[in-house]
Amino acid sequence: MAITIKDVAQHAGVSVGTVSRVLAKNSTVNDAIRLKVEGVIEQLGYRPSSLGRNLRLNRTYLIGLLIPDITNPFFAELAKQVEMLASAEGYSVLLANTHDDPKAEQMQVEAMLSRLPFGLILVPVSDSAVNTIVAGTRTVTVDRPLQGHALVSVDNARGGYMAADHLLSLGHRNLGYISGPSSTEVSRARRSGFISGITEFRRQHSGMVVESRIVEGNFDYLSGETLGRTLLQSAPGTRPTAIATASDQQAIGLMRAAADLGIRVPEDLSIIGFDDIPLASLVFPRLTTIRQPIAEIARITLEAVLGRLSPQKEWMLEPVLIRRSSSAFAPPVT
Amino acid sequence: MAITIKDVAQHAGVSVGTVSRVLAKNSTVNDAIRLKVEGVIEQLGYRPSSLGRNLRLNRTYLIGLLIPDITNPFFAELAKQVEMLASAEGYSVLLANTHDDPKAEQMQVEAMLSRLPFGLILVPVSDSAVNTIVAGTRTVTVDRPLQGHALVSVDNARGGYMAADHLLSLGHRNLGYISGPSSTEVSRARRSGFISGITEFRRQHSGMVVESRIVEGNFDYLSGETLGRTLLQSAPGTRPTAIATASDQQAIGLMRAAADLGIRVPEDLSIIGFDDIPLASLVFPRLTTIRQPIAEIARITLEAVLGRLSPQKEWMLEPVLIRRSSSAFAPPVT
DNA sequence: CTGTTAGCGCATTCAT
DNA sequence: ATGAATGCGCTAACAG
Repeated sequence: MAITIKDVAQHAGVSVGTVSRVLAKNSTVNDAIRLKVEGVIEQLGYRPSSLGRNLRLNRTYLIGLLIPDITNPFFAELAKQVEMLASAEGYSVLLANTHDDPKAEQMQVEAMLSRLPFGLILVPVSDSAVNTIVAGTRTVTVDRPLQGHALVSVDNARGGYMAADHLLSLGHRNLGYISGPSSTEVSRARRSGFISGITEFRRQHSGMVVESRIVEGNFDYLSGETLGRTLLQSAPGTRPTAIATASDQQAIGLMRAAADLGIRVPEDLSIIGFDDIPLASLVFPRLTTIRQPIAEIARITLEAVLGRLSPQKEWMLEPVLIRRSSSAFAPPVT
Repeated sequence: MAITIKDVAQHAGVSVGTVSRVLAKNSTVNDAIRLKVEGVIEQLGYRPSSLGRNLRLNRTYLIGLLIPDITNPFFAELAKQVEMLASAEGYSVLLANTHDDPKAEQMQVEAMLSRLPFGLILVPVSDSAVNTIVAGTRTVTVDRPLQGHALVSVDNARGGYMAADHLLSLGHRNLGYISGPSSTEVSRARRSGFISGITEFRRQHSGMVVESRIVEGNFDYLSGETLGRTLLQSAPGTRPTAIATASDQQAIGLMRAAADLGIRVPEDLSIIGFDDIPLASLVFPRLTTIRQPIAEIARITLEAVLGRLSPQKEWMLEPVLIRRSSSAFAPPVT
């Protein structure tokens, strides 16, 4: 059996109350006794049990982090940032994946809640779903809204708009868009922002013809490759000269498809991604993308979940266009 | 205040003992009463407190997972697999990053231990260090050994050997190797395996000249790019025709460097990585690599940490050569 | 089969 | 300033 506060008290010849007070740094204890107790603690290698303490205080130092998939670089980065901040504050992070499956999400939320985390950071799978279950635990959602809970997110519609604007300003008039799953609000926002960008452009340049074609899949590499192939295999002349994607992973999959088809980037095809994952600046050519301020997202999320922010219901962060080499002026019309 | 077992007992008109027995499925309770109690539990939305239960049983259902960096795709995949298996067994995963820093590792281990996890999965930063601290909690290390604890790992030396063998059998006689940090056993094993491969080849083909140059850095993309540039900028004729790396991330960084220098892969340069992360098959050209059987690693690790495996001290798994497009026959000597 | 009770490790209140 | 006692929510041992 591990050594308890009682053992320490006995060895130090004091009561458990005194030991407890020594542990709580702020309490007032005679210096001689404090030293004695600290000595015994050191000597015995005593480690207060979080079980007893948490039960007594009815509070844990756990933060639940529930995301679709930790192998997604965006969520990995989020997890890393959250964990760094949390551990610096004395909290530990409980990690769970939902695999974008509402049923799994439901089970994972229940499992989390049974651990009585101090707070929950949730990237909800689909809209609605859990909702009621989360009552009683302060929950902050990231990236995707959930009725009745605080949300920290980049302005996805704005990001989509910026992507369209960037491509159009480079002279592209035949655009493709690879969307994420329509079931997610984030996909819908990015896509509708993209469409708004085109609409706005048409309005300002009345009479200007802008073609666009939208396909939809998941956020992963494979979807980017598959859907990219679909877009790129249109009849020559109708093939898009620029494609925006809802994630960098899709964009990298798309680059893969372009390479396989002998389509050069950016000479024949401009590509712009979304997220700015670390890999974006390492692929060839380096990926132009819409950056999410992820460190900022993590910081606000954690502050919110720890209850340190005014109970504002939504934080909407500005995305940033990162120009690299995968986007260029449209090729001359032949 | 949340609702407790006492409330349930009161509403159901039974004792807490009975409610507890209903909760413990295996115990024997009168059917009518059981139904009644279950009804009340449902109605009140009662959720047993893991705090009380854990304190009583002196046991948690937490598995600590301590890795260098969750944004490293290899560890992300490991985390995902471990989490999937753990949650299926009713365990939750505590995640922490060490950032490859011994001091941070020490602190993180202490933080984990203070949560009293049932077991600990650790990818130790450098050799030694923690050691004593982990006493009392069943700990399994992955990838890198730690004195006195079980280890689950791929046969890194064998993998390094396979990489050398693959390149040599393609006719390459001027090899480069991008190593991970010497402070880690895994780096040393892969590198010495690679060297053994060359030595062995020389022995079998007596008189054959094989040049090799080894550089060392971290496991990440950036190191691959930087060190790759170093290797590739040797005087023409002395430049390696094939380079093996200690990680896929390095290999992808290296591809980036090659592209910047106008060196074609695999025509001018063959590349072989290590790990087989998902991205490996998506880069252009698709990356030849030494695969780690990561699902298997995760499975064995979790079984071991749950104490279901005979207390074998070491599990050494076979790596697998995955041939893709980044490696090819050596260019003819000019 | 069910009720009662002790006690897991700790923080805190009440005396002193 | 310190000791003694209480109870957080729960399980298990003991009675009945």
